[in-house]
Amino acid sequence: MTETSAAPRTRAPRKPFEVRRAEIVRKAASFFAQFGFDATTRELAAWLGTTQPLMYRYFPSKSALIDEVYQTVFLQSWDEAWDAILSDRSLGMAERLNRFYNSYTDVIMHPEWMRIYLFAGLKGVEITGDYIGRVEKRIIRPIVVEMCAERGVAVGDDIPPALLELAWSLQGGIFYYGVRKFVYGTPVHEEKRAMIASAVNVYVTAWPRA
Amino acid sequence: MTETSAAPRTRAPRKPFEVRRAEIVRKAASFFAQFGFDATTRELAAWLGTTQPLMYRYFPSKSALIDEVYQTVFLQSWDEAWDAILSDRSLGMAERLNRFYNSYTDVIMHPEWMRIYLFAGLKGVEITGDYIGRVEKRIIRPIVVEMCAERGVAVGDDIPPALLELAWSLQGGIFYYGVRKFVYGTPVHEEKRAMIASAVNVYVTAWPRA
DNA sequence: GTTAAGTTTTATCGAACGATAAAATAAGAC
DNA sequence: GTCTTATTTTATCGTTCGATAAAACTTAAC
Repeated sequence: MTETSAAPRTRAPRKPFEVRRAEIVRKAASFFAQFGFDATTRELAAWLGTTQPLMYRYFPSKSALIDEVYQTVFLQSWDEAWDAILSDRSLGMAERLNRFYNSYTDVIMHPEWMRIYLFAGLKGVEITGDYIGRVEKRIIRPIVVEMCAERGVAVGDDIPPALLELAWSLQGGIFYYGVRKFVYGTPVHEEKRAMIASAVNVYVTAWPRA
Repeated sequence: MTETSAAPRTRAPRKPFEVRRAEIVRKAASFFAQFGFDATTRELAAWLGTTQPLMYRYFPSKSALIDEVYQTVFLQSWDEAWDAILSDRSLGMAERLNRFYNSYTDVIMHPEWMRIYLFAGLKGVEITGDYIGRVEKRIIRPIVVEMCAERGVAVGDDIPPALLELAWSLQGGIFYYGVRKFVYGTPVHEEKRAMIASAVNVYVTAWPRA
């Protein structure tokens, strides 16, 4: 990513404000995912095919742009259908978990999403804590509640912590597959779908009877 | 971490070469774990209680120091006893897995280790791939081999990929507990020991019969 | 107490960074 | 075709970064 080679700048095509702005956010997400949030605005401009000061007409600062990237990555990529899948009692839990995790990982298991998630977490960005909170509320807790319902286990308002952690460990086992593949770039031994089926099967098979 | 406030520098106590050098590496590990590897050498010096150019008498460059940090974190914190725990056939696999993961997580589940592991992974540092390779060779594969042995499943040189991924998902489930706690700073619902017992129990209970 | 050797600090360099101002250019209105 | 307005580029500022050189200091040997 050197700026040398006497860049044969061709003027960037003129675009309406909102179009250019959206384009910057979208491409910046992919750029920061690759190079981290400490990559320079000049490198970003080269990536966009524009010049560095152009960015400052659309965002007051680099960190304002980064915040916008977080918003699109974490908030706009949440599928509202997931709640319905998890609580669809016409299907067994194994089937529901398979459907959900296949859909969920289709969204998050890309280098862009995973790397930004970890970059943001390490930077202590507030939104990541919010994201985990939402995962617990809308994925982990529903999974536990529905498992209890299917197995006829009465559960009040306070879900047993051990069952929450067990659901988290299913989530974590699946998530770490993506970390190995997309963050560390190490080979994995199964396709995503098969890995999910296996992990879900173990979870529902061994789920504690009492 | 501002350098202002007219630092009332008291001269750093004089120390032998190797002592100072080791101290820099040790404290730098904790410093970079907190602030990331893009934190400045001036901030590091303040953290050490010394001055910035001092570092360059012990390491030729910032990245040379960082490499040394990687070495200590990833290579020197590997307990050779782990192999023995996993393959001690006088104990059942549940017991072995509990003992191993309690010992293993005692080493890695600290903010310092976990954050450096993720920082390095995102930076594409070579050593992290090596580390995952070693985990697979000396933890994941032995777990699968020993599980097969205990259940009387014949297994040749080529271990079924599905069983490797299943062991990885146990590892990942446990690892992600640490990520939530030490990277994202979100509350967890069980103590480490109980979480491990639970995850191991699910793994050995549901482990495929064929 | 002088000297010699090694450690720490002060001062500073050139490069690269985020950000700003002003000039150049493109596109639609009439 | 000219004018107006918004977009893009060139040029540049002040700061901060990694790194270096030289001065100041500390410690131990004799």
